[in-house]
Amino acid sequence: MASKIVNKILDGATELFARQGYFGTTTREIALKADVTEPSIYRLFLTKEKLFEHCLAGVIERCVTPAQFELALSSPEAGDFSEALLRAVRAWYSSISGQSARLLMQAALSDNRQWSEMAYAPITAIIAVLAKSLARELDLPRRTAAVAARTLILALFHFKVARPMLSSTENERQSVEKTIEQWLAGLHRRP
Amino acid sequence: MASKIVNKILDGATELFARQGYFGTTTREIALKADVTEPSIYRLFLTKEKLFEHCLAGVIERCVTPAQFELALSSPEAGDFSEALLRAVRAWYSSISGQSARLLMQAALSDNRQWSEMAYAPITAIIAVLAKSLARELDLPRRTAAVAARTLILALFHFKVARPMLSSTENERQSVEKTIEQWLAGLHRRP
Amino acid sequence: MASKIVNKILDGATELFARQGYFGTTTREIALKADVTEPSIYRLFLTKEKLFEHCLAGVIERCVTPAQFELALSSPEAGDFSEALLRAVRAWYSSISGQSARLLMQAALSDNRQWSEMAYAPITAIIAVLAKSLARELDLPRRTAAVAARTLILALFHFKVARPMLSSTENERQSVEKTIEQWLAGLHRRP
Amino acid sequence: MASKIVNKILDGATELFARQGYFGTTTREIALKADVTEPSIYRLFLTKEKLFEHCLAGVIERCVTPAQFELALSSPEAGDFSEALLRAVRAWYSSISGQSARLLMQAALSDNRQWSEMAYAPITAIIAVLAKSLARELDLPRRTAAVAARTLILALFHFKVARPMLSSTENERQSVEKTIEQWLAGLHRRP
DNA sequence: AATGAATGAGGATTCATTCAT
DNA sequence: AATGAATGAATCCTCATTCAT
Repeated sequence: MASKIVNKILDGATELFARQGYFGTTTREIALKADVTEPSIYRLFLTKEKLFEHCLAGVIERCVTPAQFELALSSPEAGDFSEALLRAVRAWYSSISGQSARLLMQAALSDNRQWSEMAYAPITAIIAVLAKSLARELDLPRRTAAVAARTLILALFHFKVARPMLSSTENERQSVEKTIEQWLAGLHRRP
Repeated sequence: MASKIVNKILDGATELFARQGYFGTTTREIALKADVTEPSIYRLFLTKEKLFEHCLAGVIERCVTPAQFELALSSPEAGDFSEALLRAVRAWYSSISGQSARLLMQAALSDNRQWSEMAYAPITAIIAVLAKSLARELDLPRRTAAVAARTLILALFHFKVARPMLSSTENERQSVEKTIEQWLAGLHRRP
Repeated sequence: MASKIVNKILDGATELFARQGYFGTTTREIALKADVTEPSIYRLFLTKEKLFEHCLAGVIERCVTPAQFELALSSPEAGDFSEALLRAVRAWYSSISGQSARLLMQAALSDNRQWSEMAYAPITAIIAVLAKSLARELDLPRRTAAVAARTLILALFHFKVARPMLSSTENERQSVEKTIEQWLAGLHRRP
Repeated sequence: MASKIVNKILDGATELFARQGYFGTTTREIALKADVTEPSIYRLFLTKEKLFEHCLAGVIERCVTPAQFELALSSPEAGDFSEALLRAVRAWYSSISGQSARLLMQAALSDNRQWSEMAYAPITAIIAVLAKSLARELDLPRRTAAVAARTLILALFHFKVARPMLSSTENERQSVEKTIEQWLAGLHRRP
């Protein structure tokens, strides 16, 4: 019941924060968009800062977690590592909406160290898990695997953030598939 | 000259906008940091928005341009394309300071379409030039080249933006070199 | 009974109003301190203003009344007027707690004429009774008695209010005794 | 020039703070009364709290200082100590306007320890100086002098604060004169 | 009788911007 | 060219009070 209004606020705030950033969004706007009064926001979230943190946490929660990612990579049924990898990366990528990516990026860019760390944590964790798997399964040197993992994840993440600017006509799904496959091919053909 | 004070303002504003974003920075802060008065800012830049745009333009101006990038790629002296490519990408990457990257990203993330486009323009242009070269020199299909170019440039750009969060101990230069080389190797070994 | 909660509220509110004043105290604070909800306060007291008035009335009620004071002064058993006087003033003084004095003073200082009058009424009444007795028993001119009475009562009352500031080490009881005795001695030696 | 507006604000704020207390007075009211805008207040005083402190300091500054009081008490020309004493106390008393006394009292009653101390400091200092002089000139025991000094000063101060309530018809000057004289007479007739 | 949720009005404070000199 | 003073409009947030249950 009460969570009805909590969610209205979180949804509205997340959208506005993602689009306009923390300082570019006023509590008044949030109240209007969520169709509640400002004091209600403060009763439930105490502070604009804390509201932002709730939005951020919500976005992070919705992403595929490093644990899930690892599980998908090491799924026993997947005889072929490439297959598992493709599936895992696809799943991770599609767990992040454009709005989520923007909010993560707003937090990452903010002057607030804590927010920046919160926003990057899931990404660095995914990179780390991917690197470990690559090293193990493809027998790559640690460093090589780390660089490869980072290249893919950063490219994909930034593509998510920037898509509306980078490719208005392109089909996102295909682009991403191609990116992953091509990156994978490069790896496999390493000596 | 008057340009002395103009530059003081631009430098201070760029630093603050890059760190705190447009809305997170006040004209008062800028005046203090640049050691000028607020009306001076308004006399010279008319508006906070216009000041931001000047900062953004300044940052973009300092990047390696698509034209320069293209020239470096097709430099006749470079018998080996890989060599030219490495040099070109390296030059582009190092023409962007961490601060510049942050400001570009702030603009890219802003709700202001114009700023977003201004910020992404040089990146998309570099991607396009790189894609064209790849297609031509390595005889790759258009689409393949485009994806490959985008992967590299986005990964590197985001690495620049996020480096302080992603790798506090790592050596930036080496990381970037490895990223480029590895990506290049993958391409070369394509059938 | 309901009076349990009424008293909790009155006690908490009195303490807070005495310490922080009417405007410096919020109904939320009062509810927290009394461990009740705000609507309970409103159900029982209707208004923050009325609650303050109840606190004020409670404090006044606890003071020695002018009637009691008069009775003590004219007690037949006291052959010696000085004795009766000392006892009466002592009793009056010690019937006022530090908190009560502060609340009276807050009300007296408030912009609300009614509160101011309520707060000063018991003090002016005590002064009047004392003056009358002095005039009668010591055969002093009316005016002289009035001035003397006022001097003592105001000095003692303000000492009560200000004691934490004026004398952190001193013993309150002794100070007060000395004040009364000395004042009394001055009066007796009048021509 | 600039001090014109500073004074307008200080005057208006002092009046309002004296009448309504710190929390009972809004910055908006002050701005209206002083006929300035709220931001002007903040430019000149930074904070409502600091503005109050300025008002308080101004009021204290206008009082006869302990040093001046001491000087008046020990004036060589005054062969008669009683004369000097009368003059000194009169001067001190009349240096405090009703408004000043109210503001001092508001500060003294506030929950803010610093303000309370600021407000009481000049009064305790006057008491101390008076006590010392009494002890010296009338050869009274230290303690006796202290109590006597405190009685007079507190009674007079509170009379100043409370006058509008205590004696609407009475003539203030005469009342005060009588209070001082009577108190002095009591002292002189001590053994 | 009691409470969690809600709210209109207003609190102090700051902002981008402009004026007067 | 340069600046101190000024301001309307907003900012985040809180308050006394009421409603629905």
